[in-house]
Amino acid sequence: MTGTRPPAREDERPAGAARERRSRPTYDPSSLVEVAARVFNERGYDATSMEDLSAAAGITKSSFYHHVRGKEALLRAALERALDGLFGILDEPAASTGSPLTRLRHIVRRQVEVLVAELPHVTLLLRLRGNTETERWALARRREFDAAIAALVREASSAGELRAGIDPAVGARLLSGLVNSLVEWYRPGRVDVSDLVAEVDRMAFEGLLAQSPAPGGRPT
Amino acid sequence: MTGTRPPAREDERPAGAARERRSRPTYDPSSLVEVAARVFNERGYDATSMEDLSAAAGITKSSFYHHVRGKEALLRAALERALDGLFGILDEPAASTGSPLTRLRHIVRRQVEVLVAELPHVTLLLRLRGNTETERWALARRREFDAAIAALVREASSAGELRAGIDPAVGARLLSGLVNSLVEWYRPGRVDVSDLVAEVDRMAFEGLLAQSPAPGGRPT
DNA sequence: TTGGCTCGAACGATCGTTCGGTCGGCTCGA
DNA sequence: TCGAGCCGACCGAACGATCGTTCGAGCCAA
Repeated sequence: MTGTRPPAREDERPAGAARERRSRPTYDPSSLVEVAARVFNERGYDATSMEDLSAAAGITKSSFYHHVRGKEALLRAALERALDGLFGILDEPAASTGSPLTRLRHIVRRQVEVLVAELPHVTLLLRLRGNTETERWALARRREFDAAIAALVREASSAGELRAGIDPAVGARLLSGLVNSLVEWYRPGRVDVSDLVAEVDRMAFEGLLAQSPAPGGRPT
Repeated sequence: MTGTRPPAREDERPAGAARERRSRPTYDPSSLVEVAARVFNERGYDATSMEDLSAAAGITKSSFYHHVRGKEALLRAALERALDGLFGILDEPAASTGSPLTRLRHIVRRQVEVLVAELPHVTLLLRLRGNTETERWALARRREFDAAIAALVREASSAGELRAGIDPAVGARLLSGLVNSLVEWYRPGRVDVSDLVAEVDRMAFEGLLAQSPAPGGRPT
C-alpha cells in the first residue's frame, strides 16, 4: 500500500481490559478479535497491517503477537463468530415449524438481528474474496446458509405463497442481497433494531409501493 | 499475502489485441483496464499484485508498465467508467420527467442495466474502502449518486406514492442495497437482462409476497 | 525470583515501481 | 528494391519500502 491512509480516527483506545488491574491492561483473545474485525472492515483485510491492528489495541506489534497467533487466525475467529450467529438461526424451532413462508420470514427477521448484533464479524464474512484457505472455508459455509434460504424460497414459491413472476433462484439472491446490504450502512444507534427488522420485512415481502394490502402481513 | 492463491483460472488469455498484427499483440489502455478490473474483483484490489495483472494480460510485469501508469491509475480508470455509466442515467430525460415514483422506477431499472453492462467496474466501485485519495474521490461521487436516489425516494414518499411505514432514508438504503447486490452473484448469460430488470423492479416495489395487486405497476 | 507482559530489532518475502537494454517491424532516402 | 535508422514493445534485474512474523532481552507485580 503506497496510498495515503485515511484520517485515522483518534478514538482507537485500547479495547477490552476485562480485568480490574488498571495499570497493565491485559487483553483477552475475544476483545482483540473485535478490535481486529473493526479495523479489517475500515481498511479491508489485505490493506490492514499487523501494525494497524496492534496500534488499535494500544500496544506494539510484537506485544500484539504475544496474544494472538497471527493475522489469519484473527480473521478465522471473527468469521467463526459470524457463522455461528447465522447458523444458530437455522437451529431455532421457529425456523423449522409452520409454512415455508412463515419460516422464511422468521429467518429473515432474525438474520437482520444477527447482522446488527455481530455487525463487524458478519461484514467481514460478506466481503471475503477467497484468497486463503480460511477465506474459502468461510465462503463455503456462507454458501450453505444461502442455500438453506434459497431452498425455503423455492418451497414457498411452490406452495404459492410468493408472487408469481419472480424466479425463486433470483428472488432468493435478491432477498439475501437486500438483507446483507445492511452491513454497508447500518450503524448501531441510528435506527432502532426492531424498527429496522420491521422495515426490512416490509420492504422484502411487500415492496416499496403504496396501498398493497399485504395479506397475512405481520403486525409491526 | 502469505496465503495460498485460489486455483487461478487457466483461461487468462491476453486480452485486447486490437491490431491486425498477430505476432506481437499490442494492448490498448482500455482493454488493460478491463483485465485489471476483472482480476481486482477476483482477488480484491489490495491482494492483487502487478505481477497478477501482467500475467493476466499475458506479458511480464515490466512490459505491463510500458502500457499503464501504475496500479492506482488502473483503478481510477475503471472507477471512472463505472461512475460515468451511473451518472449517465441521471442525465436521461426520463430521469427528470413524470412523478417521483415514475422517475425513481426508471432510474432503478436503468441502474440494473448499467450494473450488468459495466459489471466489473461497478463491482470495483461498490467494494471500495477509501484507503487512497482515488478511492475516496470515487466514494464521494458514489455517495452523490446514492443521495440523488435517496432524494427521489423522499419525494415519492411525500407524494404518497410509497408505502407508509417505511422510513424514506431506510427505504432508499435498502433499495440501493437490493440493486447493488446484483454484482455479488449476477454473471452474464445466466439470466436474461430484461428478465432481471423486471424481477428487480417487482421485488423492490411490490415485494416477494403473493397476491398484492400492485397498482400502477409496470407491464413486464 | 519467577513469569506474564512488553518492547526494539531484525528476519525473509513480497510489494509497486524503475532502469537499461534487446528485439523486430516500419519508415524513408538512396 | 533495399538497408540504415528509428521506435514501440518487451524483458530481466534490481530498487527501497513494507509486509507478517520471530527472537531475546528488559520490566514489573506477585
